[in-house]
Amino acid sequence: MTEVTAKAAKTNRQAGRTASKEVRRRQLIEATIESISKFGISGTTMTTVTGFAGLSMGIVNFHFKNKETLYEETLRYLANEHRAQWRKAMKAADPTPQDQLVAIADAQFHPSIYSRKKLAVWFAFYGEAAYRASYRKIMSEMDEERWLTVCDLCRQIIEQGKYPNTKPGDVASTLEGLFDGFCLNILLYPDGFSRKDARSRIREYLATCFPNHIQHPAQKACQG
Amino acid sequence: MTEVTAKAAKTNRQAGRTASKEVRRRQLIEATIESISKFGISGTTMTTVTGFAGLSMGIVNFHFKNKETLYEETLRYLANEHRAQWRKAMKAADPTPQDQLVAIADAQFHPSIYSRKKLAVWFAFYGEAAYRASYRKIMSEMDEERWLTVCDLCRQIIEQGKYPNTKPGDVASTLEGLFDGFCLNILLYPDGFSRKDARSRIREYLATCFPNHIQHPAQKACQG
Amino acid sequence: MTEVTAKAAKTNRQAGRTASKEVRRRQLIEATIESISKFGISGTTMTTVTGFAGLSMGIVNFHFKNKETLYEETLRYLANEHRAQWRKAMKAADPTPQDQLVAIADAQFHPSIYSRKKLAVWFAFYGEAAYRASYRKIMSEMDEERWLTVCDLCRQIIEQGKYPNTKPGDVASTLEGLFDGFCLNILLYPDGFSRKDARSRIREYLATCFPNHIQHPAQKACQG
Amino acid sequence: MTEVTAKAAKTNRQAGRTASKEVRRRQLIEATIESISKFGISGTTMTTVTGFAGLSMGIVNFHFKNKETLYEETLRYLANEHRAQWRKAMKAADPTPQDQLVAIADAQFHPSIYSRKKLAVWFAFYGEAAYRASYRKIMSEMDEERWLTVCDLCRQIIEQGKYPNTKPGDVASTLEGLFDGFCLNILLYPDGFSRKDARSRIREYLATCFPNHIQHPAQKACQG
DNA sequence: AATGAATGAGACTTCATTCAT
DNA sequence: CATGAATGAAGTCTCATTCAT
Repeated sequence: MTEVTAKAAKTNRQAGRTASKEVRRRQLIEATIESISKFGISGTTMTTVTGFAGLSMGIVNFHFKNKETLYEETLRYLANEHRAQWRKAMKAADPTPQDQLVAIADAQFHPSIYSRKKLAVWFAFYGEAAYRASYRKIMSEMDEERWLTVCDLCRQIIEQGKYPNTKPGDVASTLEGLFDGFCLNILLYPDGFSRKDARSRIREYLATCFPNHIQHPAQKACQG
Repeated sequence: MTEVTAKAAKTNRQAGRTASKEVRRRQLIEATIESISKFGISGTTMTTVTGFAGLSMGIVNFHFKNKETLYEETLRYLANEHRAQWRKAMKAADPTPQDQLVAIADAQFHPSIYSRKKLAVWFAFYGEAAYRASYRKIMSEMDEERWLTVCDLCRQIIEQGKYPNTKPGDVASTLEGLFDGFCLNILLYPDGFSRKDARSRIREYLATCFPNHIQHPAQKACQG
Repeated sequence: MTEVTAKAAKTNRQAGRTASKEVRRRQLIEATIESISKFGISGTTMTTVTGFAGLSMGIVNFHFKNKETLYEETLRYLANEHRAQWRKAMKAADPTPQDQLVAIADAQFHPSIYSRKKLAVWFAFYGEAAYRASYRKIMSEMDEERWLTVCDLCRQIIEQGKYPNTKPGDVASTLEGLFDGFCLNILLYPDGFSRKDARSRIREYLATCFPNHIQHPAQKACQG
Repeated sequence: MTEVTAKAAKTNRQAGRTASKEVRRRQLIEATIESISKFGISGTTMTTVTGFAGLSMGIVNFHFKNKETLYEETLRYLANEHRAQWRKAMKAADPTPQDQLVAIADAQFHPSIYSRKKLAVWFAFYGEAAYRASYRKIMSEMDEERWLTVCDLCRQIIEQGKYPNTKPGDVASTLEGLFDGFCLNILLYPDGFSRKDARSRIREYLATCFPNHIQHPAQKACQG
């Protein structure tokens, strides 16, 4: 830690004493992410967090009520960042439901929000979520919005095409499962399962569900 | 905890001083599962564990080198139990690859191994796995065996039927993702996503992949 | 201990929160000496040490890596103090080798460094030294320097006088033995063997070795 | 310890269940010496002791009131062994006071009682003696008897020869100091100071005190 | 605002002693 | 007599939080 702290200090100290309240909070939240990804929740202390932030121990209790609050804010920060990412991707895509659906799916594995570092933090929080309602609440808000959006896009596709046996909610649920499940596999087996694999498997799944709208990635490659 | 301890004591004390070494170890491992599911890893202490076991504090270090070892043995216990479950289900099923595949998939959500209690423990361990190689090793041994088995069954189905564009490894990876992802959803949203939902979604997925071999659950219901 | 703590607290608390790091370390080292002399090494705990220092339990691990390090620093503190004492005595004495030799010998039993309290601590450390290399290293550095100094003084005396059969190293070794052995006797039999006895016996030994340079204490007394 | 235990077990287990009470006590005392010499007093536990003895944990409390008593008996055992050794050496020597004095002095460093192993144990006990009266009592009984014997022999030599300025008690005290001090040096600096050195230095001292009775070791070597 | 020494509760672990077998 | 699992007090060490500066 000492070396890490020293390095971080040099980088962050420039913020100096004049940093605004909001900047400090963000600085501490990012240091928390850094620390949890390196040492896990059980190895993260006020010292490791402030070490990464290049600040002194006592400062956390000035900007956050306590450690628990810092964690909740960190989770909220990650959730907001995640939501912003797929919303942005959706807006940037063609306005057809199939393109927007693929855009959302791809966004789940965008490096800027799902680096291995952040994945570790997400699963650290999932590990605590079972018995911490405040975490579940933050997660569910994010998940629900995405589920509803995906549901709506599926509904549009189903209405357009001829998929009488396909229910929007079922596809959306399977997609949710794949998003989370693939993240875990990326985290656990970085050499065996990659972000690219995840995207391909999901595109395949969507192509099988909606063959008239979404191309199978292999065939697409052949044509391209 | 005191109340918990008192209750557990009454139940477990009968084991008395005569329990064999193996029985004690198992008793402590099951108490660890109990404790992690209730308080999480960060809230689990030697006191909560021995409290659930109805034994005295010092006993853990007599049967396990230290807390870390107790955790590893607990994870191994869960992994073995899980493996035994799907192997048993596979053997009990018809010897066709499609039936065995469905049996394995269903077994992933069998209540005896994936109660909400145990799910919480699994994700507690996933949360620490990112920076603890010993956990990853135990998990990967289990996962790899399942993946290879699923791969082989998919290969058999593909050879029999006419699925020229389907690769066994891709289906197996998607299934792995669904197994884990649905577990997380069951854990986080017990009221929104059930074990039954998970099984249905997976059966649907398999029916879409191998329409000549595996029936869509909805159609099946219509027929039945 | 509680009474001890209470008393010490009143005395030491004045240091308050403002004491410098170096002052705190010294305060803790002196409390360690106090505690070892009273309760021995096996009876000394973080609680007894901080009790004597009038500080709270957690502070030791803030200023020292761990208990073992605190002990090493304590031994080093004693060794430095001891070395400073005989060096000072040597400088204060007449610059003849015989006077310097006697000054060093007398300094070994100077009350400020070899109080019964400190003797107890020294022998506590000797007791552990057999299987703790770090202690032996600290002790040997101190002993070797003294041995070399004594050797050199003996050599000068031997060259001046006519002691053809006397080797400097032999006298120095015997003196080392007497220094340590008399200390043990003072420690074990405070009523039977005193600091004054030790000095007399050593002066006698030196007088027998170097009769032309150093007077026998009894004769000296007669003349005086 | 496990290896040690295993080895010791093979050797000692032959004593079996039929060993007499006295044999068991001795077996445990010797295991205590073994353990203290290897791990020090602070590293010696009931487990290490019974491990070296090849017996089970619970047995110590059957043969000794508690650990403290075991230690006292161990010290007494060493003291008796030591006393027996120099008494035997004295009886075996020529009946002249000078030969008996030399015999006693040599016996102090006899390998059978002052192996490095036992020295470590002696100093472990010295380290605790300062605040444990029961240890001091056992030690003082042994020391006093030796001091009185040495005193008496010195008195005889002084009466025979012409050493008007030499007092028996002074020589005896110096010898006591040398015995203990050299032991410490052998313990701390096994490569720098040997048993042979100790004997030579003491013989030199005696030769300087009683030149008409005891020969200087160097001169003796020349003649021989 | 910020610092970081200090606090003290509580975690893990050790180990002398007990006791059912 | 002997065993060794079990107990639980006590030890070392950690760390969230406080507070004088």
